[in-house]
Amino acid sequence: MTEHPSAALTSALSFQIGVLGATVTDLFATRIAPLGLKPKHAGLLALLAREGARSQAEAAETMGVAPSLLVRLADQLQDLGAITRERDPGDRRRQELALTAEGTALLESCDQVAERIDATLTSDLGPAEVAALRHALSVMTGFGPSSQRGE
Amino acid sequence: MTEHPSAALTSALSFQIGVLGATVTDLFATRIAPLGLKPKHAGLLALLAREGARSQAEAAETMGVAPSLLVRLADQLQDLGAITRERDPGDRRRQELALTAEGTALLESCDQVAERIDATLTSDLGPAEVAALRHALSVMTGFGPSSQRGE
DNA sequence: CGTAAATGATTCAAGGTGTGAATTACTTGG
DNA sequence: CCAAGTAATTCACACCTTGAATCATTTACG
Repeated sequence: MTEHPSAALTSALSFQIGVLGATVTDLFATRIAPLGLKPKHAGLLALLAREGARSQAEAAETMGVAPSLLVRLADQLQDLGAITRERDPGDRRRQELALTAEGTALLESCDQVAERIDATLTSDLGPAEVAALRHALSVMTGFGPSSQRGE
Repeated sequence: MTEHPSAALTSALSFQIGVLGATVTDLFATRIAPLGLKPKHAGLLALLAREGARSQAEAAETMGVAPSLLVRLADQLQDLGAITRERDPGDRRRQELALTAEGTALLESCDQVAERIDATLTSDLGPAEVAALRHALSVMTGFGPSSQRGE
């Protein structure tokens, strides 16, 4: 019997993850705002760092956003000097995005912000509990469609 | 030494929770759309079910949204017949929101949707792992400001 | 070959969501 | 009884994101 008569929605995992995710992302956004970045910018930087230079279409696909949005994000990152945009010599339709030193530094800063948030987030959890959470997240992140959104 | 040179942001808990939360909330939104509801509507219904009739200002505070937005949400729920809005006799500035039978039914539907999402989300986790996740979430949800957003 | 379909990037207009300021109604404290 | 504070509401505005249209380039194929 897994039926809860009025399980109150609030106790659903998906609801809690949604709420917590929104809160955490808001906090992350305000903390990186001084850098001139928003969460999706950070997501794109992280994507480039993980998988190297990619075409914009591929990046949009993996981030789950419209290609037209990725153009703007790339524009803004380029204005910040965080990425370079070069035509692929082999296929001149493609723009290859690559991190600059500046971009790597910005990503580092975002990383530090995220880790500080992690610290407060898990301050009431033991190491084993954090490990269990990390494991569950890593499993769940690889579900549904191929998703890697910029938060 | 808790320093990870290029810990890649992607591995930060806050980042993963943010990304997963956005994905899950999107999915939830599309599934409850046929009911005429959006995640925040569901959040408000759940709040009323948990804590009973409240003034709009209190509801806005706990949900972390502007009072002006709560007016709209309440308007729309009222149009659906999901809630009633009555002036508090003791303080005629206040509007008391209360669930109707229709609203309770809608909340039930949202709950079922969320639980179905939970099922797919945790399909690759064992019962103990799910319990650990649930525990970690319940601890973390009670952090930072008093937050109970509508996803 | 060389033309048609497909793919990538880009721009633009439009929709939806949320906020802050201004307004009105009501309550409360001096 | 008046002033300040609080609740609800409306409204205009800003922001994010998308889809459609456009242009450049590549690829498939007749």
